[in-house]
Amino acid sequence: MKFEAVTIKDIAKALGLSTSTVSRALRDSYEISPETKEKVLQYARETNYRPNPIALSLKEKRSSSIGVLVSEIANSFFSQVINGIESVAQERGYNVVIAQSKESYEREVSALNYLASRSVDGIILSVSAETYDFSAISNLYNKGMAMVGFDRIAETLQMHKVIVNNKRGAYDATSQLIKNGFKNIACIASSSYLSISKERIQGYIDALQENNIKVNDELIAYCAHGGMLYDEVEVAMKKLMSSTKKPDAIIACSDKITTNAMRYCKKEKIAIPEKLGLIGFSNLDLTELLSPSLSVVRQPAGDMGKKAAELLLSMIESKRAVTEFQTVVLPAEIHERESSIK
Amino acid sequence: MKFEAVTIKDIAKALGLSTSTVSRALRDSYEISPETKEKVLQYARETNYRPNPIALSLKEKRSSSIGVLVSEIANSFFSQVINGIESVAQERGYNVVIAQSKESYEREVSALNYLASRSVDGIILSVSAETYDFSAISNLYNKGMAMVGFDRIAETLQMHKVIVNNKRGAYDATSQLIKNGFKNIACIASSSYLSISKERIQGYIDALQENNIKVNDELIAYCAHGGMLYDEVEVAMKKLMSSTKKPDAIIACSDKITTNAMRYCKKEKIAIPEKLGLIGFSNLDLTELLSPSLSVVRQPAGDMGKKAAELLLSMIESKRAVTEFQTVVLPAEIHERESSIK
DNA sequence: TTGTATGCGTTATCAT
DNA sequence: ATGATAACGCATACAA
Repeated sequence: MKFEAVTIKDIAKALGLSTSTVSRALRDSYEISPETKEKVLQYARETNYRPNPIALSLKEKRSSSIGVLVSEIANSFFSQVINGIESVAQERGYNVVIAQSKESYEREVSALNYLASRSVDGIILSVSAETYDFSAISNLYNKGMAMVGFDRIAETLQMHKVIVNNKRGAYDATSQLIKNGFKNIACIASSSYLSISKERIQGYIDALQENNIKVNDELIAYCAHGGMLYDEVEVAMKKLMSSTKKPDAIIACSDKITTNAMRYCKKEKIAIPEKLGLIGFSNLDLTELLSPSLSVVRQPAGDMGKKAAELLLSMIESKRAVTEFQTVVLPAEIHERESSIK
Repeated sequence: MKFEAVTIKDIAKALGLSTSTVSRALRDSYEISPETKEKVLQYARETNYRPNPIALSLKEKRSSSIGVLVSEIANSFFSQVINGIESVAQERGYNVVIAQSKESYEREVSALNYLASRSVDGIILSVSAETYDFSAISNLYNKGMAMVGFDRIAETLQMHKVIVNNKRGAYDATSQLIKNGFKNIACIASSSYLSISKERIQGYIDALQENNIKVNDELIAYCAHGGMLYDEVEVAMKKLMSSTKKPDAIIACSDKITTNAMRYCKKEKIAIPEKLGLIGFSNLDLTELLSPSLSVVRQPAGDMGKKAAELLLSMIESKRAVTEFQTVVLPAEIHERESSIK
């Protein structure tokens, strides 16, 4: 049923040549006579010959494809990263294979193994919110799999990493709230395991301290599933809103936390920013248009993807082991609204 | 540098067996003695043996991977579709390879060829806004490549298709605007080549006629790049707003057109929906929270992806040629805002 | 029950 | 300048 594609063997038979001659002619080898070359090339063109990449892969022990493992494809940040990865990969002749962990450690490990068993030449990954044990990743890495981490990285692992300046982003966001007169600022972060959570909280704390505002642990909440589930964000919001010093503003530390926090405010009819200041990390297309939000911290997702792909491909294509690990830190952009309030 | 993975040959040598015995033992063949099986299985476990999928592919003439070609990954609708595809594919042991056309016909053809040359078993695709010549697609299909179209489909081609009820979605949206008292409703569609544009415009027209409103061609605009570029949407908006009968409401026929139309309104300080009713097709996460919009037409993107993947895998895994082509039409959901205006 | 040989499509290494 | 052969890892038809 499936069309039988033409192979080197077919060409050889049709032209009364050997497969090696045909192979060499196609690769424009100097050992082949111009006439033979011409004959082969023309026949190949006529029959629309295409080399079989799978046979190539088997021979060359490489698949010319890279794996991307993220928690969720249908998330604006990750899809923008994948976009960047794909653009670099396609330019360099690589396929992009995607997998998602859905914020589950178990799925992360199985996806990793799935991608691993020699079907990809390297992996770009962002760990799931559940992950605190990085042994599956490091095992794979130690076996020689080229890997680059981005966004949610495994701090303890030695590998190339691409991140944004999370601390600075959270610092700027918090500072902006302070500048706008908010006094009692809370923070909702992703899973406490994640490095990005720690960094963003640190930026938040730094800004508070610099403005002589006392840090209150009651005003920091975490979302174990990265904010993916509305319910966990609602729990966090309720916890914050019922704390002894009720917050007048909130920093939301991810896309999903931002949108789910907004859903909560809408449900509870809490006017933003009149009743509650809200500023979030978000790469959602429309976010800058949302009247409720004071402003938005954007990650340069496309660039992160491109950079990660470049690092990965350079690892894959260099013969010798990597000895120097790069951690590329890109600046987060604060997308301020034209008119600030108060 | 890259870890040498253990092969059947390695196991055979280590255990003093032949490769065929090992191969059969691993596949739990009835012809192998329990003791040998046990020995092999244990050694395989110890050495963490994983079959080489590439060798398998070469032998079985299938790659266990499917390609997905969309115009843009970083688009909420498409990323939701890919999410659905990935969930089905991963369950059935298939890789998902992604490619994007960026709304360019040229890139679409090259991506198609790229995916084609035996590196995927089938392709799920949504055509680019530029595409009016479907010969590249049909050629590939006629060569035996399993293909399923979704959303933006090639009407004239005989293949499985998964779409939403576009006409109905646009009809409902238009009706809602009429019900809310808008009199002069305009429509911005994607490229006029696309079937989805035609269907959505038809739904718009049907609703107008059913309410005895005269259809005015001046009030229909197209975006050749699917609304991807802000400028083309601005041009469309300007054209509409300066038409002889200035519209009091607009139907935006895609995600990008909706958001870019909103950007335009914001830039021009046109209040929505007080000054201009706006209702759009959108799968963006936050859209339902956007105060300006009356409501939103949502496509069941995840389900479309799942359905497309199921159709594709059934084609791939069935031996004989498909004779009956399905066109699966899923309902669009109208996401009404709680309080309508006027 | 186990082993040998072949082929999937390609290229590299040896011949000729 | 060209051809024969082996190899990549696996599965299977055929032998023993």
